Amino acid sequence: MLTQRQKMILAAIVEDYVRYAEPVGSRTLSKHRGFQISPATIRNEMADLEDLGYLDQPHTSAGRIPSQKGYRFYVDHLATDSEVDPETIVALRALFQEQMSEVERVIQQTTTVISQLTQYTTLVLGPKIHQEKIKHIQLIPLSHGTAVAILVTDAGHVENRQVHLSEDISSDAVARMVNLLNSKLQGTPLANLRSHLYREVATEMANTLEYFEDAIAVLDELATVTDRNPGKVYVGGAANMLTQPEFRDVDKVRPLLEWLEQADWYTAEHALPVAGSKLQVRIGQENEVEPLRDCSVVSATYSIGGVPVGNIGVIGPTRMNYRRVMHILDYVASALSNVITERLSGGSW
Amino acid sequence: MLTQRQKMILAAIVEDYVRYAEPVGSRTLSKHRGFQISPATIRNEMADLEDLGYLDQPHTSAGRIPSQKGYRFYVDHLATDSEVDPETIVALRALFQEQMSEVERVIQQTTTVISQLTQYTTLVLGPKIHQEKIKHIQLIPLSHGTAVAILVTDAGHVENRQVHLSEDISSDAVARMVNLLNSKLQGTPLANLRSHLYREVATEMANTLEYFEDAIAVLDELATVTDRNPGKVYVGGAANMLTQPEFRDVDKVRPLLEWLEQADWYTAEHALPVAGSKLQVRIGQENEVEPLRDCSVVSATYSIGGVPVGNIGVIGPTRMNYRRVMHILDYVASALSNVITERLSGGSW
DNA sequence: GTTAGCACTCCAACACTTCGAGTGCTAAGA
DNA sequence: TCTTAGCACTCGAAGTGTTGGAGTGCTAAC
Repeated sequence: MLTQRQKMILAAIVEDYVRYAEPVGSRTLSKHRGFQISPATIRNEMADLEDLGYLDQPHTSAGRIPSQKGYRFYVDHLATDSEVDPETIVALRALFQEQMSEVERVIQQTTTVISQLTQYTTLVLGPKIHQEKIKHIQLIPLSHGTAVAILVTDAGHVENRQVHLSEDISSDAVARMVNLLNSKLQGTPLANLRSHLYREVATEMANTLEYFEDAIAVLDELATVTDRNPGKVYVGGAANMLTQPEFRDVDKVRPLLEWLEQADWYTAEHALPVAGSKLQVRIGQENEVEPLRDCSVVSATYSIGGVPVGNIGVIGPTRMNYRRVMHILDYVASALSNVITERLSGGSW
Repeated sequence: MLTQRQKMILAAIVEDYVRYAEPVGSRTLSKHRGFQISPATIRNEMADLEDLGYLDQPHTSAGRIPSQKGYRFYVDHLATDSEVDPETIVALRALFQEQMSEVERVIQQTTTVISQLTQYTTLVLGPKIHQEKIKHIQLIPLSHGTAVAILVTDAGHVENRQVHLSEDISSDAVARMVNLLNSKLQGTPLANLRSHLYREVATEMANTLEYFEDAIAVLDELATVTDRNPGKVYVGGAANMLTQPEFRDVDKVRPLLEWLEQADWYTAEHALPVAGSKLQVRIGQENEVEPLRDCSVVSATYSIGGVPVGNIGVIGPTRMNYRRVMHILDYVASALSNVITERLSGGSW
């Protein structure tokens, strides 16, 4: 166990290093803060902290920087609550007080604002569409043989997909098909669409519905959409990475930016630690995703009516301002949860 | 006017520089190619070309690099057709032979493939929705007072927006409203939605339709969507910029990547030269958009049934392989035009 | 008009030095 | 036993000098 003084020194080193991105020396430390201990004492403590694995030394005659273990300890025990500057609070308040109807736009805005406030990169997993229920299915014929199939969920989410229909299908037949699909499928969670499709609907409809294959094709297309994209992925402030001194080397950032550019829902989900409702932090090598192993990721879960539906992650260098990011993310996650819960329950406008 | 030999030398310098990114010297040039002239002669010619403004010399004892004027001359007069390597052709063929129903996905794929083939950044303006016509309007009530308004165009494009309705509106009233809107507005080009809205529809409906304000609100919301986003913007291979030697310096790329990240339809349109149906090239300072002034942009227009609807632009360093990019873009623009024209006319499947 | 030869230029790379921030260790003091 | 002043030592960053090579421009001969 670390002594009180060791903790204080470790915290000071982390915070100094986060701020100036340069190894922290004993003299700087004793002056910079109002520490009542001499540099020599600090040196002794630093040597001990290094032996314990909390600090690294880039080279003999340099100051110390926090090791991964050091950051971890800091995050777990030392990054106690502190005030975030008032401007930040104001910006966040403003964001969530705007009346934006679409959940999608709220999330988009949130992504942007977090990036601006933190100067890091934000990665947000949109609400998982799986859990939403079918509200309405619609089929709009375009020209011979093609039509747009539209799916609306109870959360107001709209998906659409082009499908092919038999050339000779009449608009009456289309209408009957749509009515039948709606009556059978309304209220079905999207996750179950495919199973319902074959279990109930298909068997029942096979005999009664003309153009049965068309109906199946339509549903199959719609199910495919949600399989492939359980939700949207939002990326904000990717270019912010370029402002970080540790990423001044193009070869260091490139893998990261390439990864961000390619990221789909599944890769993004893999990158953001999900377990639990608390804030999660992955530091450096703790990340499983290769291009993130020089970064840290702080992530939070947001929910609708208490049910977790998506994640917000902030990606920055390991030398990240954990305290600030954690605080902001904590605030945003709960504010976002409230706002979209309210929107979707059709609350007071 | 340049002599034949000067043109040959200029072309050789551009091509060498494009390939190796290093100033080209007289000796290299005379050996590298099968030139039958001595380095000394080449030196003389190079000095002349420099006087004429076609070449620059980074410093006295360095080779020459093309100036902006040099590239311009090359693009206008020397980059005559050449074969692109067979692999590229194969990749492009494959791309356009895949049967992707949605235009959106075809374009998305195109963007990605161009970036991969060129190793530059691709910026595509999706089809301008303005010109499309209203095919269907739908209103799906969600919960008290909210509903999703859905708009389908003849091109199969779907837009949706959440709207507020009077709390006490009945589903019958909604159905009547939707019917009326459809009968009045079907076939209207989106560009005219707003004018139609007030000129014809509003005056006529004011008396006959209950919940008239709701109807107007719905249309207004839908019109807003298309005002703000005349089409989608696709960006591909932004991270490719980081592989270019001229952008190894983080401070050089950052403005560019930031611009790409923020780019909406209007800024993107401003960046891509549109005039004419031919390939357009903007070199370095010819670009009006500030962050692109160290880049070159090659852009082409694609069309539906002969009507230009969008643009494809490739963004790279001024030291760009113009010949290759132009060739690829030429091919892609016409292939894309064909494919989406065919899709939308509901042709043979 | 072309080309060989030559003196000249200038960058890139390397070695060398200096400077300063920082350390670890020792011995004295509380 | 813990703290601290003092000191020798280390090492990188930054500056300076040197060298080598690629490239030029010019001149004179072909």
